[in-house]
Amino acid sequence: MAGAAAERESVRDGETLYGIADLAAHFDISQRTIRFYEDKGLISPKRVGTQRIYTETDRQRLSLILRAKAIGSKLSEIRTFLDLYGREGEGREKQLRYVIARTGEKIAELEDKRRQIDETLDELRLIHEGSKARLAKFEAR
Amino acid sequence: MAGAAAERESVRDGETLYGIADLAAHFDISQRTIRFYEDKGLISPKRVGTQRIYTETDRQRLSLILRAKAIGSKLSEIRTFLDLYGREGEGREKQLRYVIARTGEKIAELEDKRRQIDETLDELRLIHEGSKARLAKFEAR
DNA sequence: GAACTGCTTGACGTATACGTAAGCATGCGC
DNA sequence: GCGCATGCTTACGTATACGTCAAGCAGTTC
Repeated sequence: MAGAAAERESVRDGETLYGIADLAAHFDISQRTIRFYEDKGLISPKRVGTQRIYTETDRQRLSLILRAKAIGSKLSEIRTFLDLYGREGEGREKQLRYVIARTGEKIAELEDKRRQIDETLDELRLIHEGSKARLAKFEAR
Repeated sequence: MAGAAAERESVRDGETLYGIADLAAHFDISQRTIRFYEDKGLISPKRVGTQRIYTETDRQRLSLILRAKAIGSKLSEIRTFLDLYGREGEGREKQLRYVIARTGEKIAELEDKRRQIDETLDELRLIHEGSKARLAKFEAR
Protein backbone atom coordinates (compact mmCIF):
# COMPACT_ATOMS: atom_id res chain seq x y z
CA MET A 1 0.00 0.00 0.00
CA ALA A 2 2.83 2.36 0.87
CA GLY A 3 4.48 1.41 -2.40
CA ALA A 4 1.36 2.07 -4.39
CA ALA A 5 0.95 5.39 -2.67
CA ALA A 6 4.51 6.34 -3.47
CA GLU A 7 3.97 5.39 -7.05
CA ARG A 8 0.88 7.50 -7.29
CA GLU A 9 2.89 10.34 -5.85
CA SER A 10 5.45 9.98 -8.58
CA VAL A 11 2.85 10.24 -11.30
CA ARG A 12 1.23 13.15 -9.59
CA ASP A 13 1.06 14.87 -12.98
CA GLY A 14 -1.76 12.56 -13.96
CA GLU A 15 -3.68 12.79 -10.73
CA THR A 16 -7.35 13.50 -11.13
CA LEU A 17 -8.74 16.36 -9.10
CA TYR A 18 -12.34 16.99 -8.17
CA GLY A 19 -14.56 19.90 -7.32
CA ILE A 20 -17.15 19.68 -4.60
CA ALA A 21 -19.91 19.29 -7.19
CA ASP A 22 -18.14 16.27 -8.67
CA LEU A 23 -17.99 14.45 -5.36
CA ALA A 24 -21.51 15.42 -4.39
CA ALA A 25 -22.82 14.00 -7.65
CA HIS A 26 -20.65 10.90 -7.53
CA PHE A 27 -21.71 9.90 -4.03
CA ASP A 28 -25.19 11.36 -4.33
CA ILE A 29 -24.86 13.53 -1.26
CA SER A 30 -25.24 17.28 -0.88
CA GLN A 31 -22.38 19.75 -1.03
CA ARG A 32 -23.52 20.90 2.36
CA THR A 33 -22.86 17.41 3.70
CA ILE A 34 -19.33 17.42 2.33
CA ARG A 35 -18.60 20.79 3.87
CA PHE A 36 -20.12 19.54 7.10
CA TYR A 37 -17.72 16.62 7.17
CA GLU A 38 -14.90 19.06 6.64
CA ASP A 39 -16.11 21.11 9.60
CA LYS A 40 -15.97 17.92 11.61
CA GLY A 41 -12.39 17.38 10.52
CA LEU A 42 -13.04 14.26 8.49
CA ILE A 43 -11.63 15.60 5.22
CA SER A 44 -9.27 18.45 4.50
CA PRO A 45 -9.27 19.36 0.82
CA LYS A 46 -6.75 21.70 -0.71
CA ARG A 47 -7.84 25.19 -1.55
CA VAL A 48 -7.37 27.37 -4.60
CA GLY A 49 -8.41 30.71 -3.27
CA THR A 50 -11.53 29.82 -1.40
CA GLN A 51 -12.52 26.89 -3.58
CA ARG A 52 -12.14 23.36 -2.35
CA ILE A 53 -10.07 20.97 -4.43
CA TYR A 54 -10.27 17.26 -3.74
CA THR A 55 -7.64 14.66 -4.61
CA GLU A 56 -8.18 10.98 -5.24
CA THR A 57 -7.17 10.36 -1.64
CA ASP A 58 -9.87 12.72 -0.45
CA ARG A 59 -12.36 10.86 -2.59
CA GLN A 60 -11.38 7.54 -1.04
CA ARG A 61 -11.61 9.05 2.40
CA LEU A 62 -15.09 10.24 1.66
CA SER A 63 -15.96 6.80 0.39
CA LEU A 64 -14.74 5.33 3.66
CA ILE A 65 -16.72 7.86 5.67
CA LEU A 66 -19.90 6.98 3.85
CA ARG A 67 -19.43 3.27 4.31
CA ALA A 68 -18.70 3.74 7.98
CA LYS A 69 -21.86 5.78 8.24
CA ALA A 70 -23.82 3.09 6.41
CA ILE A 71 -22.85 0.51 8.99
CA GLY A 72 -23.98 2.79 11.79
CA SER A 73 -20.90 4.63 13.00
CA LYS A 74 -21.28 8.12 14.34
CA LEU A 75 -19.18 10.85 12.75
CA SER A 76 -17.21 11.30 15.94
CA GLU A 77 -16.29 7.61 15.83
CA ILE A 78 -15.45 7.79 12.17
CA ARG A 79 -12.79 10.34 12.99
CA THR A 80 -10.82 7.94 15.14
CA PHE A 81 -11.66 5.29 12.59
CA LEU A 82 -9.89 7.24 9.89
CA ASP A 83 -6.97 7.77 12.21
CA LEU A 84 -6.54 4.02 12.46
CA TYR A 85 -6.17 3.73 8.73
CA GLY A 86 -3.85 6.71 8.65
CA ARG A 87 -1.58 5.42 11.36
CA GLU A 88 -1.23 1.99 9.89
CA GLY A 89 2.15 2.84 8.40
CA GLU A 90 3.64 4.07 11.65
CA GLY A 91 5.29 1.59 13.91
CA ARG A 92 5.66 3.15 17.31
CA GLU A 93 4.85 0.59 19.94
CA LYS A 94 2.33 2.66 21.82
CA GLN A 95 0.43 3.50 18.69
CA LEU A 96 0.41 -0.12 17.64
CA ARG A 97 -1.16 -1.10 20.92
CA TYR A 98 -3.73 1.63 20.48
CA VAL A 99 -4.61 0.51 16.98
CA ILE A 100 -4.86 -3.11 18.08
CA ALA A 101 -7.16 -2.19 20.93
CA ARG A 102 -9.45 0.02 18.92
CA THR A 103 -9.72 -2.29 15.94
CA GLY A 104 -10.34 -5.15 18.33
CA GLU A 105 -13.27 -3.30 19.85
CA LYS A 106 -14.70 -2.37 16.49
CA ILE A 107 -14.35 -5.91 15.21
CA ALA A 108 -16.23 -7.30 18.19
CA GLU A 109 -18.88 -4.65 17.81
CA LEU A 110 -19.40 -5.33 14.12
CA GLU A 111 -19.44 -9.09 14.62
CA ASP A 112 -22.20 -8.60 17.14
CA LYS A 113 -24.11 -6.40 14.76
CA ARG A 114 -23.69 -8.98 12.05
CA ARG A 115 -25.16 -11.63 14.31
CA GLN A 116 -28.18 -9.49 15.04
CA ILE A 117 -28.67 -8.79 11.37
CA ASP A 118 -28.48 -12.50 10.63
CA GLU A 119 -31.09 -13.26 13.25
CA THR A 120 -33.37 -10.60 11.91
CA LEU A 121 -32.83 -11.84 8.38
CA ASP A 122 -33.84 -15.34 9.44
CA GLU A 123 -37.07 -14.09 10.94
CA LEU A 124 -37.86 -11.84 8.03
CA ARG A 125 -37.28 -14.66 5.57
CA LEU A 126 -39.64 -16.85 7.55
CA ILE A 127 -42.36 -14.24 7.38
CA HIS A 128 -41.56 -13.50 3.75
CA GLU A 129 -41.66 -17.09 2.55
CA GLY A 130 -44.59 -17.97 4.75
CA SER A 131 -46.60 -15.11 3.36
CA LYS A 132 -45.68 -16.08 -0.18
CA ALA A 133 -46.84 -19.61 0.45
CA ARG A 134 -50.11 -18.41 1.90
CA LEU A 135 -50.62 -16.06 -1.02
CA ALA A 136 -50.04 -18.94 -3.42
CA LYS A 137 -52.96 -20.76 -1.81
CA PHE A 138 -55.17 -17.79 -2.43
CA GLU A 139 -54.23 -17.67 -6.06
CA ALA A 140 -54.61 -21.39 -6.50
CA ARG A 141 -58.33 -21.17 -5.86
CA MET B 1 -42.00 -1.85 44.05
CA ALA B 2 -42.65 -2.91 40.51
CA GLY B 3 -40.38 -5.78 41.32
CA ALA B 4 -42.86 -6.74 43.99
CA ALA B 5 -45.53 -6.74 41.32
CA ALA B 6 -43.49 -9.19 39.33
CA GLU B 7 -43.09 -11.41 42.35
CA ARG B 8 -46.75 -11.68 43.14
CA GLU B 9 -47.24 -12.48 39.49
CA SER B 10 -50.82 -12.85 38.44
CA VAL B 11 -51.40 -16.45 39.43
CA ARG B 12 -54.81 -16.45 37.80
CA ASP B 13 -53.66 -16.82 34.23
CA GLY B 14 -50.07 -17.59 35.09
CA GLU B 15 -48.80 -14.66 33.07
CA THR B 16 -45.87 -12.70 34.39
CA LEU B 17 -46.37 -8.95 34.54
CA TYR B 18 -43.75 -6.23 34.74
CA GLY B 19 -43.45 -2.68 35.94
CA ILE B 20 -41.57 -0.05 34.00
CA ALA B 21 -38.60 -0.34 36.36
CA ASP B 22 -38.35 -4.08 35.65
CA LEU B 23 -38.12 -3.58 31.93
CA ALA B 24 -35.76 -0.63 32.22
CA ALA B 25 -33.43 -2.69 34.38
CA HIS B 26 -33.74 -5.81 32.25
CA PHE B 27 -32.90 -4.07 28.99
CA ASP B 28 -30.61 -1.51 30.58
CA ILE B 29 -32.47 1.45 29.17
CA SER B 30 -34.10 4.37 30.96
CA GLN B 31 -37.74 4.52 31.95
CA ARG B 32 -37.89 7.72 29.95
CA THR B 33 -36.92 5.76 26.85
CA ILE B 34 -39.71 3.26 27.40
CA ARG B 35 -42.27 6.01 27.84
CA PHE B 36 -40.88 7.67 24.74
CA TYR B 37 -41.48 4.52 22.73
CA GLU B 38 -45.01 4.48 24.04
CA ASP B 39 -45.52 8.07 22.89
CA LYS B 40 -44.35 6.91 19.48
CA GLY B 41 -46.95 4.17 19.52
CA LEU B 42 -44.47 1.29 19.62
CA ILE B 43 -45.82 -0.26 22.82
CA SER B 44 -49.16 0.07 24.60
CA PRO B 45 -49.01 -1.30 28.11
CA LYS B 46 -52.07 -1.82 30.24
CA ARG B 47 -52.75 0.60 33.04
CA VAL B 48 -53.68 0.13 36.65
CA GLY B 49 -54.73 3.60 37.65
CA THR B 50 -51.96 5.65 36.08
CA GLN B 51 -49.26 3.03 36.39
CA ARG B 52 -48.04 1.13 33.38
CA ILE B 53 -48.27 -2.65 33.46
CA TYR B 54 -46.38 -4.68 30.90
CA THR B 55 -47.18 -8.22 29.79
CA GLU B 56 -44.78 -10.80 28.41
CA THR B 57 -45.91 -9.78 24.93
CA ASP B 58 -44.97 -6.18 25.68
CA ARG B 59 -41.58 -7.37 26.84
CA GLN B 60 -41.00 -9.27 23.63
CA ARG B 61 -42.11 -6.27 21.62
CA LEU B 62 -39.62 -4.10 23.44
CA SER B 63 -36.96 -6.68 22.77
CA LEU B 64 -37.79 -6.52 19.08
CA ILE B 65 -37.69 -2.75 19.10
CA LEU B 66 -34.25 -2.71 20.64
CA ARG B 67 -32.87 -5.22 18.19
CA ALA B 68 -34.33 -3.29 15.29
CA LYS B 69 -32.68 -0.20 16.67
CA ALA B 70 -29.38 -2.00 17.04
CA ILE B 71 -29.33 -2.88 13.38
CA GLY B 72 -29.95 0.71 12.44
CA SER B 73 -33.68 1.09 11.97
CA LYS B 74 -35.32 4.35 12.80
CA LEU B 75 -38.22 4.33 15.25
CA SER B 76 -40.63 5.36 12.53
CA GLU B 77 -39.58 2.32 10.51
CA ILE B 78 -39.77 0.06 13.50
CA ARG B 79 -43.45 0.86 13.76
CA THR B 80 -44.25 -0.68 10.38
CA PHE B 81 -41.76 -3.36 11.24
CA LEU B 82 -43.81 -4.38 14.25
CA ASP B 83 -46.93 -4.32 12.12
CA LEU B 84 -45.38 -6.95 9.89
CA TYR B 85 -44.93 -9.29 12.80
CA GLY B 86 -48.39 -8.55 14.08
CA ARG B 87 -50.11 -9.16 10.80
CA GLU B 88 -48.38 -12.43 10.15
CA GLY B 89 -51.34 -14.42 11.34
CA GLU B 90 -53.85 -12.65 9.16
CA GLY B 91 -54.43 -13.95 5.73
CA ARG B 92 -56.12 -11.26 3.73
CA GLU B 93 -54.64 -11.18 0.26
CA LYS B 94 -53.87 -7.49 0.12
CA GLN B 95 -52.13 -7.58 3.46
CA LEU B 96 -50.14 -10.59 2.41
CA ARG B 97 -48.86 -8.73 -0.62
CA TYR B 98 -47.98 -5.80 1.58
CA VAL B 99 -46.08 -7.97 4.02
CA ILE B 100 -44.24 -9.71 1.20
CA ALA B 101 -43.23 -6.42 -0.35
CA ARG B 102 -42.04 -4.79 2.86
CA THR B 103 -40.16 -7.82 4.13
CA GLY B 104 -38.56 -8.17 0.70
CA GLU B 105 -37.29 -4.61 0.87
CA LYS B 106 -35.99 -5.02 4.39
CA ILE B 107 -34.28 -8.28 3.52
CA ALA B 108 -32.47 -6.70 0.59
CA GLU B 109 -31.51 -3.75 2.73
CA LEU B 110 -30.14 -5.90 5.51
CA GLU B 111 -28.26 -8.16 3.12
CA ASP B 112 -26.58 -5.10 1.72
CA LYS B 113 -25.71 -3.88 5.16
CA ARG B 114 -24.31 -7.27 5.99
CA ARG B 115 -22.07 -7.12 2.97
CA GLN B 116 -20.74 -3.74 3.98
CA ILE B 117 -20.08 -4.95 7.47
CA ASP B 118 -18.22 -7.96 6.11
CA GLU B 119 -16.04 -5.75 3.94
CA THR B 120 -15.27 -3.49 6.84
CA LEU B 121 -14.52 -6.47 9.05
CA ASP B 122 -12.04 -7.79 6.49
CA GLU B 123 -10.21 -4.50 6.44
CA LEU B 124 -10.22 -4.12 10.17
CA ARG B 125 -8.89 -7.65 10.65
CA LEU B 126 -6.08 -6.89 8.25
CA ILE B 127 -5.10 -3.83 10.22
CA HIS B 128 -5.59 -5.65 13.50
CA GLU B 129 -3.50 -8.70 12.63
CA GLY B 130 -0.90 -6.65 10.82
CA SER B 131 -0.44 -4.44 13.85
CA LYS B 132 -0.20 -7.43 16.14
CA ALA B 133 2.49 -8.94 13.95
CA ARG B 134 4.44 -5.71 13.96
CA LEU B 135 4.09 -5.42 17.71
CA ALA B 136 5.40 -8.97 18.10
CA LYS B 137 8.61 -7.89 16.37
CA PHE B 138 9.03 -5.11 18.88
CA GLU B 139 8.65 -7.49 21.76
CA ALA B 140 10.95 -10.09 20.21
CA ARG B 141 13.93 -7.82 20.67
C1' DG C 1 -49.47 10.86 59.71
C1' DA C 2 -45.26 12.58 57.90
C1' DA C 3 -41.54 11.00 55.35
C1' DC C 4 -39.95 8.16 51.74
C1' DT C 5 -40.10 5.84 47.37
C1' DG C 6 -41.70 5.03 42.90
C1' DC C 7 -44.36 6.44 39.05
C1' DT C 8 -46.78 10.03 36.31
C1' DT C 9 -47.26 13.84 33.16
C1' DG C 10 -45.67 17.95 30.98
C1' DA C 11 -42.16 21.14 29.49
C1' DC C 12 -37.90 22.27 28.21
C1' DG C 13 -32.94 21.10 27.00
C1' DT C 14 -29.33 18.58 24.29
C1' DA C 15 -26.50 16.11 20.71
C1' DT C 16 -26.26 14.57 16.03
C1' DA C 17 -26.58 15.38 11.18
C1' DC C 18 -27.60 17.78 8.22
C1' DG C 19 -31.14 21.46 5.24
C1' DT C 20 -32.11 26.04 3.83
C1' DA C 21 -31.73 30.74 2.97
C1' DA C 22 -29.11 35.06 2.51
C1' DG C 23 -25.49 37.63 0.82
C1' DC C 24 -20.99 38.08 -1.29
C1' DA C 25 -16.96 36.76 -4.44
C1' DT C 26 -15.38 34.83 -8.75
C1' DG C 27 -15.07 33.22 -13.35
C1' DC C 28 -17.18 32.29 -18.26
C1' DG C 29 -19.31 33.36 -22.22
C1' DC C 30 -21.06 36.62 -25.25
C1' DG D 1 -19.12 44.98 -19.11
C1' DC D 2 -22.98 42.16 -17.69
C1' DG D 3 -25.51 38.37 -16.38
C1' DC D 4 -25.58 33.86 -14.84
C1' DA D 5 -23.63 29.79 -12.83
C1' DT D 6 -20.86 28.09 -9.21
C1' DG D 7 -18.97 28.29 -4.87
C1' DC D 8 -18.10 30.40 -0.24
C1' DT D 9 -19.38 31.70 4.56
C1' DT D 10 -22.63 32.61 8.19
C1' DA D 11 -26.53 31.65 10.58
C1' DC D 12 -30.71 29.92 11.73
C1' DG D 13 -34.03 25.85 11.17
C1' DT D 14 -35.35 20.86 11.47
C1' DA D 15 -35.91 15.85 12.64
C1' DT D 16 -34.58 12.16 15.66
C1' DA D 17 -33.92 10.28 20.12
C1' DC D 18 -33.78 10.78 24.03
C1' DG D 19 -32.17 13.44 29.03
C1' DT D 20 -33.41 16.44 32.67
C1' DC D 21 -35.90 18.83 35.79
C1' DA D 22 -40.40 20.10 38.14
C1' DA D 23 -44.44 19.13 40.53
C1' DG D 24 -47.84 16.07 41.88
C1' DC D 25 -50.15 11.58 43.26
C1' DA D 26 -50.20 6.84 45.42
C1' DG D 27 -48.81 3.38 48.31
C1' DT D 28 -45.46 1.80 52.19
C1' DT D 29 -42.84 2.37 56.21
C1' DC D 30 -41.84 3.88 60.63
